[in-house]
Amino acid sequence: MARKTGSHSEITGPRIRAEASRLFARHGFAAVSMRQIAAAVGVQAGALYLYTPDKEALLFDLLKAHMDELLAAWAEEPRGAGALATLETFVRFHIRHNLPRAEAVFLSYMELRNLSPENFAVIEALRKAYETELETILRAGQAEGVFALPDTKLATMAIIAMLTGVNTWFREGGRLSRETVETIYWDMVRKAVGA
Amino acid sequence: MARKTGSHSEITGPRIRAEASRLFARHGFAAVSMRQIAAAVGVQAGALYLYTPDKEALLFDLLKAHMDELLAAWAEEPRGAGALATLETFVRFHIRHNLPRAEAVFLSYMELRNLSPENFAVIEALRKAYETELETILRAGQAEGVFALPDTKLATMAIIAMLTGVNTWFREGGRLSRETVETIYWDMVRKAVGA
DNA sequence: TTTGATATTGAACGCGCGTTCAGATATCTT
DNA sequence: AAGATATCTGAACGCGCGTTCAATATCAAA
Repeated sequence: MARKTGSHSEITGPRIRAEASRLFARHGFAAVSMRQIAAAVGVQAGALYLYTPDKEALLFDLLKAHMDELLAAWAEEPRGAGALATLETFVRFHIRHNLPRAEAVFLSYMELRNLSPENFAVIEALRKAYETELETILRAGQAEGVFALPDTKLATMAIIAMLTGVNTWFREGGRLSRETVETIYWDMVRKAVGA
Repeated sequence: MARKTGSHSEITGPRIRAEASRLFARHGFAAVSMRQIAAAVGVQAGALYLYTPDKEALLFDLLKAHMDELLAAWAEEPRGAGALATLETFVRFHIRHNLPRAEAVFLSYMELRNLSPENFAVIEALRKAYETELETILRAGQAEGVFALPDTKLATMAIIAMLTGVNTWFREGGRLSRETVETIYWDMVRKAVGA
């Protein structure tokens, strides 16, 4: 049974993660102090240690949750038949999933170096798993004969870099809607893979 | 005339910048102390202030020098006639120029947030100028009718993100040579722009 | 109303930070 | 050899860091 004596923890815990994410993304992990996070939440610094063993674990939890959510969402994404349709699904999914999660995406490849080797390995494995999802699609397309790629591995990296790059310039309410951006990027990707 | 009394500054100055670049790239600006940089150079922390007014100026100088060097090198790059040939020149130039400068490239888009607003604006303007170089090529290609792009601005961002991404995975002595990578990326870019 | 777990405060710990500067040292000019 | 200038040391400054912990406040259950 969920005991709830004297408990604000269901509020404070998520708020700590939210403020930490916001501050880490804005100023960088090393430049943000536990006292700053606590102040943003509205508690004293000591209270944070009810929710995280230390500062690094706070970062790790954010990155881990982001990667788990990404892989879970992709696993549940309905996809069409054939490599071409699946690639379109991937391209649109990547942009649609990542755009509203700018902070977490930013953290996930800017702050990896602040993790311990063990924690780094965990996140890196998840990232690799996601890359493999795309690589598998590309290989399938090669086998089907619908893609013409000089190098599948490089194409994987190129496409992911290109898609993730959207996060660096896209602004809600700007010239283009998210869906239009999806379509334009899909057009470029489709041509690049030679389909 | 360059006076040289009691001078090691021609050695120490560059070494400070080199060690700072290396450490900033590896651990992040905020995570590296002036004492660490000094120790790597082999001097006391106080000596650094003979060469930089403060820590941020050290970072700014690295980024500024990198961007100046990039733009100067591109300005001097011999290029073929027509948008298609010029685009190929750009793609190959970007990869060739940036691969041996991994530290500086990394810093130039990871540590911008550690600059003061004024210094940030300077670097951002230089980056923008570089992007405009590519955008101009793409517009010329559109006018010539050799490119078919749904959106020139997005294509600019997409291509730069894709090319810069090479730095994240390329390792000297790996499976592919730098020149092979250039060719593979050029193939994908060429197809993506619809040429 | 008491009990007892949960949640939080507020002060303290040792430590390393960026930066300054008086003094020492090294090198060049005369 | 002497003087001038450039370079560097080493100690110090106030400050904020991550983390700990006894004391206190809060609240559900009994």
